Amino acid sequence: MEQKDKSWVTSVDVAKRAGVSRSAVSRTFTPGASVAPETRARVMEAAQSLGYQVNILARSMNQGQSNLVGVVITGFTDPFRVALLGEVTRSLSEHALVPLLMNAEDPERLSELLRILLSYKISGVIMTSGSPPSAVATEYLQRQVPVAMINRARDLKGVDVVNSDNLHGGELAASTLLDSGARRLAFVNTRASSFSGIARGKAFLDHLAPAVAKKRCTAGEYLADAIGYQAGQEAADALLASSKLPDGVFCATDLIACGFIDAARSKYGIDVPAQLQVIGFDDIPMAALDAYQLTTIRQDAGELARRAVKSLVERMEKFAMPGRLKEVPVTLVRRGTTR
Amino acid sequence: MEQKDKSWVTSVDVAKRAGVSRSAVSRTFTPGASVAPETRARVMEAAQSLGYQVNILARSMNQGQSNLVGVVITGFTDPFRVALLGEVTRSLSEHALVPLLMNAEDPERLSELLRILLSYKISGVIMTSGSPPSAVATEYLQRQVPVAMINRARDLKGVDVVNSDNLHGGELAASTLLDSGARRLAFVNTRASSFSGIARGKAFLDHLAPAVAKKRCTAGEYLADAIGYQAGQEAADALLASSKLPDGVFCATDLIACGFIDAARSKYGIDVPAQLQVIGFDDIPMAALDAYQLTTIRQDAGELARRAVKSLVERMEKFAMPGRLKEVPVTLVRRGTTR
DNA sequence: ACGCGTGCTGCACACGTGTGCAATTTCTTC
DNA sequence: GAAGAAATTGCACACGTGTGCAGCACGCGT
Repeated sequence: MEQKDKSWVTSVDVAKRAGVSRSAVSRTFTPGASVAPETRARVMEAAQSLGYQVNILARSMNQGQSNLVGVVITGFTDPFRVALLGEVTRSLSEHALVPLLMNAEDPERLSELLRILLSYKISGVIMTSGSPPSAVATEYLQRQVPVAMINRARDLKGVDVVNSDNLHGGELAASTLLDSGARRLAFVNTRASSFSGIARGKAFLDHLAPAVAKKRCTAGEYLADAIGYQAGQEAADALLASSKLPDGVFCATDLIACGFIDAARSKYGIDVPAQLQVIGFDDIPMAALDAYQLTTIRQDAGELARRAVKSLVERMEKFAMPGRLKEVPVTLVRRGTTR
Repeated sequence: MEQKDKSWVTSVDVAKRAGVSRSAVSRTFTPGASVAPETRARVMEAAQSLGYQVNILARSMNQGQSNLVGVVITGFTDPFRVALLGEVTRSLSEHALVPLLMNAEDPERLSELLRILLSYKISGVIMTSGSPPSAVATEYLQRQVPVAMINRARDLKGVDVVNSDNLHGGELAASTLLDSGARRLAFVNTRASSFSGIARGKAFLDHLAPAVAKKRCTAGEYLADAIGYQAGQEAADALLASSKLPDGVFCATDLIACGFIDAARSKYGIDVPAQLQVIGFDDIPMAALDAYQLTTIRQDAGELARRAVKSLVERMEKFAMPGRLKEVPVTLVRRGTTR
């Protein structure tokens, strides 16, 4: 009964037990390497009985690259981003990649955190909406580390961007409200909005422009100082107190829409959707609750994640490629806040 | 102009540039090592100008341990667990530890994932409420990897457990409802509840027992087949259709409470809190919304995370210690669903 | 029987770092 | 000024793995 003081098993131990060289062990665990079936079987058995696991740190160092992927997220309060994080995690694990989580909430510690990622020789980075300026990604590109971004502006050469089809989303919201009879339309967003929110608003207003020109409707915009739910409430206070209040509102996120609806109903006694129709964006779980039954533009978090990971993996094979942009379709989910 | 084909800088490069040995570089970046101030300065300057970063993979392999910490979570749908994940991430980064995220949602891939963690020579594991059976942790303990658990049963020797004070939480709910006049009390939970939920219910009912014995009130319990919000709705259907409906309900989570309230109001036309008082648990952001204004027992996610990480770090210093249990205080947050 | 190709194996090196040990320098103290 | 103590430095090894290269055995065709 030999008892090592080390608490783990190395390939040397396995080799000894199987009566082969250490190379044979390494090759057994390297897909595509040349090993006799019989040898492989003996190694496998020895590994099994000793509980051997390849030391990924050593392997990674040897090849100068780990199968870690940095995932940068800003805060855990936005439900859609959290859902996205979940999907990204799932997609990564399907490619045998492991997510290193980085919270970029604190802007001053940020660049420090991103450098830490570098020192892990990560094989890629995924940055989600609302993460800090793209500029920080240049350091990765310089080091040949692939970068994929989700729901972000396409302002950097050589990174892949996967976005929801904000253009179509904004148009859907506009036409849906128009078709169901709304005539005084408004877009509501937070002033601190991410790229996506801005794109949605622009698409919404652009699509309304012809109708406005023909005096078929009016279109406005309100940008709140607050964010999320509170932004919706603030917007309601600003828009619903006036005499000519809107009858159709498109909110940049579901959270904003919920805040808007709550304020409209409880503070101003407005009937949604009879007097005022509301459309959100994201389709977070909350939107489906009885309390809201929010009509919304649904983003496909799973597809966003899958495509981002796919892009990343492709770029891991071949780093030098022009940056690509993929748009993921959005769908209208009709519920109770439109007629 | 020397141009390496490697895309990164090693300590050799820095040493060459600073005109010192590689050891000096290593020592400069090793806290507590003996280096002359002047040497250190020269090394630092060289490192700075070359953009050198210690290769953590190599360092980790050398010392047989990385500063990665596995964080095991089940799904990203429960808002409180997500908040907890955020706090854990923050706390870890304050100790210069980096979270490796593992989603344990898929039970069959689980043990595979956990073994993967092992091969990264992680220096610890944090398992949050609702993660899979503790048994899987034994493999870590065997390998001398510290394990800390949050909001879980204390069924394993040698692991540190940090829980919210469920006992006091249950008592608070019971006494609050009693004091504000409720007489037909009930506890609502999902059948698939985690350890914490069960503990809360038991504390609630135990605390009511004397009053029940003195016929001051009645106390019941409903376990739903569904989970989360739907569980609340299911419970409402079961409890509110009967003739002697409850007038005070304690729900194991805020999500359940919200489902319960929505169904009670919209489906059964019950006035909360006039006819029926409700108390939740967690204090998720949703509980504070105008639509609910839910009275709830607040868990301190930040404190839970901090103490779990602290335990983990301590055990990294000294593995052999009896498992400790810490209870984090909870507080009653009075809002609009109690009188 | 001989030559050749094929499939497998082991040796030895590389990856980038931390650190014990001995050598060297600097400081302190009498 | 000298001896001893203390601080600093460089050498060399270790960590665990992947892999190029050469060697070896074996089978096949002529």
